Amino acid sequence: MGAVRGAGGSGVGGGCGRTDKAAMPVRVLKIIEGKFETPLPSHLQKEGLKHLQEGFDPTNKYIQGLVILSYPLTKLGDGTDFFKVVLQDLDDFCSRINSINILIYGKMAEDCAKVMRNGDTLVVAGFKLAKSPTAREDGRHNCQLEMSEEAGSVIYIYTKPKTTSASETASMSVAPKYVYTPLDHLKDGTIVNLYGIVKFFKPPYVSKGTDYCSVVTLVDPSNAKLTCTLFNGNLNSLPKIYKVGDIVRFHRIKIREYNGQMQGVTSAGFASLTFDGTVGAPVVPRTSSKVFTFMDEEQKIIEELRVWAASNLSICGPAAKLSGVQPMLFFDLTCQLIGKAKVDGSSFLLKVWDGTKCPYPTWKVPVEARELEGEKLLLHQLRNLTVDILVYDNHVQLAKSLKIGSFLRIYSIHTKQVSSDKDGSHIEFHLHGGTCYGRGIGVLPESNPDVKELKDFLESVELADSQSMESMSSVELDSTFNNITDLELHLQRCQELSVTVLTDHQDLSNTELKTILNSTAPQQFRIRAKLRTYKPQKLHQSIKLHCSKCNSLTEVPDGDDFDCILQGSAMTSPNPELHNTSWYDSVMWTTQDQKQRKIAIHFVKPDEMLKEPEDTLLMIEGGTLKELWRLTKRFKCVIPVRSTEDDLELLDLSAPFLLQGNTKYYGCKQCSTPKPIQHLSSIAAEEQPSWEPTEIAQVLGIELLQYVFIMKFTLVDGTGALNAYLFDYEKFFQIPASEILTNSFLQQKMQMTMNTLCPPGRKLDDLPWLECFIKSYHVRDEMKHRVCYQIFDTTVAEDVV
DNA sequence: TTAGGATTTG
Repeated sequence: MGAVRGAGGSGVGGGCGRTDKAAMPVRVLKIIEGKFETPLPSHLQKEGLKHLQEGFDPTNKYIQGLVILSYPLTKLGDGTDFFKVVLQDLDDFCSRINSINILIYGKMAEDCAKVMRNGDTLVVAGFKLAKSPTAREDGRHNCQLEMSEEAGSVIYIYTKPKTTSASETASMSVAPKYVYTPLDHLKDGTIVNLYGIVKFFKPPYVSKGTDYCSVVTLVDPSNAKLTCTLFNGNLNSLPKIYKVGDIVRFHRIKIREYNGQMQGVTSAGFASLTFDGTVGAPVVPRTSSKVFTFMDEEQKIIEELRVWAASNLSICGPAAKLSGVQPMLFFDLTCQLIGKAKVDGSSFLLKVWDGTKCPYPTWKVPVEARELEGEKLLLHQLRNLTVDILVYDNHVQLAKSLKIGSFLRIYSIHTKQVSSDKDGSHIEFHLHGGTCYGRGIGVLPESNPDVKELKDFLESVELADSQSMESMSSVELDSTFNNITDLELHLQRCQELSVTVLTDHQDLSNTELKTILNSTAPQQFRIRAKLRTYKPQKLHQSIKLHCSKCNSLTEVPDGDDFDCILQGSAMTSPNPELHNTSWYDSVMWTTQDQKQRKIAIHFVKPDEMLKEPEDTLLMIEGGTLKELWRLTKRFKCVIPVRSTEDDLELLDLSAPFLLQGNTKYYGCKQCSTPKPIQHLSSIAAEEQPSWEPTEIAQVLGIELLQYVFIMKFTLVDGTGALNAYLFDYEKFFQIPASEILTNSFLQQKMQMTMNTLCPPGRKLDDLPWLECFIKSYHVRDEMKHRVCYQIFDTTVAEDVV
């Protein structure tokens, strides 16, 4: 990567009071009473022509001079606009060589040709220096300056007011681009703009002086490293970094040498943007600045840095959960604060949860009841899912200020196993004093994707779950731990072999991800890559309903919706005229409670000889969710219906039209045209009806929705990173998507599989390889056109699950 | 000014 990515500075744009939105690299300014209308950015330093020679580093340097000659705008052989001007260095008038050729390409050439006049003063930055092939003939400098918008060059044109019309000034007077310095080009004593990927950080903490302090170590594709020490009295003005791998853009950071290394420190006017570093995540800057430049080019830089980071840096995978804690280690926890209490002068208690259960007995810190803040009922209900974290010394002040209910990331919590006579042994959670290894507490905003995911999960955790966890037997607990050991064995095996195998195309050779990213779609490729991360992390969220007719995907409705529909239909009493027909027998009764609810059950007759109940299909009117579930345990199929004047009919298609075993079958609202229930009689008339859901759906005019796993895999292979979708009914995981929501064994199996494919907390080097077959395809909507990738003909290796 | 990465020992 070159020394200059963009050019310009902020001082000029700010001085004009214009927004940054329409930034252009060519800018016309006035000279008023012999002075520049607005000052140049302070980090730019003037350089005389005599210092220009091959190997000169143009970072943060500008050349100033007078336009003494300009050539007509022409086009090069490839159609690129080209404009050449000659600049004279007025400060160096006596020198023999005091003029230099400037070659301007592309749109910048066109823009300059329009407004530039002989006699204008130019300031140019972000140029490339090259040997001038015409130096001998024209007697000018033996170097030339090459400039283009693509190279990030910037040109300020200072005109005398009379030479440029007001309209031209208005159209060209916009903020210039910024110069971003790669981390291997930093020089002592400069103030620069830069991009970097967070390799390490200390969340803002209270310093011993007057300010908050945050320490951030950055890396970039130049492979250089920069540690920045940032101070600000306002917590909000420090970068909003939430995890290693986030990407930052710093403006006006001062570079100094400290202990033989470059160091970044806050300077006046320091500003930062922070971005999620995940490939494919939305590019949304986090900042406290009200006004900042951010355009397509910046977006592109972020996307490039993400891809570079994904395949070149070892950043840990999914964060730890309480269910995955091990004794004697340090980890970061994303959690919600539900209680806090003063313990003594140097320590403070935080009670937090993340919806999962710590597999070990945990320490409860004794505190005086009157010191405990938080909702008492909630603290009681969640007592088995909450852990006590004792924070010490410098963290106490920040901990005290935290709001109950807020979402936190607590960095570098220490788990300590302590034996005691009372309960054998338990785990203690400590946030020790100091800020080593980034130890500290960060408050996450509700908009943070990890918080959104956590909130969804916490909402799905029913309080009853914590009760059943309480009764988990020691045998079950033991098996959990055995699984961890088994997992380790699996992981060793997976270092060499692939954890996935192809079910076809074995003869094809692998293609690097970089090649795939640069290829046109549609195509198919065999790849060998690592699963860096995946979404959703909560695996139950990966299950959707798919209509193969209209290709729509919908969420699986939850039990509450079904309950509502059932309650609604129970308002209509069964119509006795529809009872006992040629193909079903009916029974009806009234509940004894106050509601006096009427329930009717219609048993479909396969033939005169009544079969076993487990082969029977029944239709029910007026039943509750609980009653339906009870019936599914005994009978093969249950169809909830309601009476109309002349037939039974299916309920709203938001409800399942059929229940079989533990599975609810849904119909597509768009593609189904429900037929009268009467049509079921054709199946009933068969000698031995199998009551297959597909067959039932067909005769009832229902387009059956299929359960499917939809996941997004971020794959890396050292050459690039790409997101590939997994769309799987059963083949990849060898688990039917239709059964996973109701089968805890299968859920556990799937979680184990994902833990093997993408072991939590592992570095990139330690992730196993996956062999996959992927295809690229086009996705177009009104605004954008993208290429997407999908995994197919791939399955998890047999010995992995 | 502060901290300047590189785990506490409660």
